[in-house]
Amino acid sequence: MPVSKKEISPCPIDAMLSVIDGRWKGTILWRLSERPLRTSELRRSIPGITERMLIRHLQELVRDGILVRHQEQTVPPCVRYSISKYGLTLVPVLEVICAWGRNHLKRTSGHGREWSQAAQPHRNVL
Amino acid sequence: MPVSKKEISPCPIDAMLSVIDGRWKGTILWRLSERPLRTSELRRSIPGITERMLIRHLQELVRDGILVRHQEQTVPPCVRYSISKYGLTLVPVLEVICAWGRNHLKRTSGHGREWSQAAQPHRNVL
DNA sequence: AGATGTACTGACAAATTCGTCAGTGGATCG
DNA sequence: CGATCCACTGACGAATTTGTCAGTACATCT
Repeated sequence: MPVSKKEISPCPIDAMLSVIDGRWKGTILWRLSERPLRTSELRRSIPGITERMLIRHLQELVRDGILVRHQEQTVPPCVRYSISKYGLTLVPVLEVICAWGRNHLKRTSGHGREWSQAAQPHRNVL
Repeated sequence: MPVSKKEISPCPIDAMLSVIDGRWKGTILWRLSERPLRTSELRRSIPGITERMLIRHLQELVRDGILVRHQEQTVPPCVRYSISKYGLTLVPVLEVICAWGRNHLKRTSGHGREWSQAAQPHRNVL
């Protein structure tokens, strides 16, 4: 009886969620689905994320085969991340999730609207 | 900069994930997508879940409008949960997630196969 | 009479994730 | 020379989620 989603589980849903699950992973994938970015570019493009979390998530996504890490051996180092071929198969799934989520947000607002209008900080449009 | 996915976020992906996110929510929805079940039936059908977690997740799913709680006023009490009309819109999303996850599991196995064959404990086929 | 089942709550501990802080080594900028 | 940027690591505490344990009220089963 696993405690964490991170443990291997035979359940496909858990398997999928364990890949995107992480406070900033969705946002990271969103950013990279537009174009490859350097670590620091990513960090600056995601308000609120810390370098620590960014790197931890990047490493997990690389480990899972979703991202590819290109490193040019220079000084200072220049590392660029991009979505792998395999990672691309994830994009349509994210779109479905996003579509449902957008609808859910509409449904939920009406009460508790704190941000509904204020331009969304990140990962806003599909 | 929220720490939890549970906080309201303007991001549709986060919004969606906050609904399914929870150690056992996927499994619960899977079970209920077949037919309505009583609390205790659910518990018995999900090996490893504790009553506490089951009830916590059920309450969240009801709060989010995904499940409906039918109570027959008898002694002992008989409570039945079913997927709401709104919750049904979630099913196709779960199917997409599940399809990707199943493929991901295949891709990942070959190494670390502890369970690959052993009939999956829950939420096995779609 | 005692055990068991039902649906649930509350308090609390364990596990896991997330965030903060400091530090690396070399180059470039002022 | 000191500051800054780069990509990244390690240690550690805080927040969040999950699990454990006990207890409720009534009824049926043994």
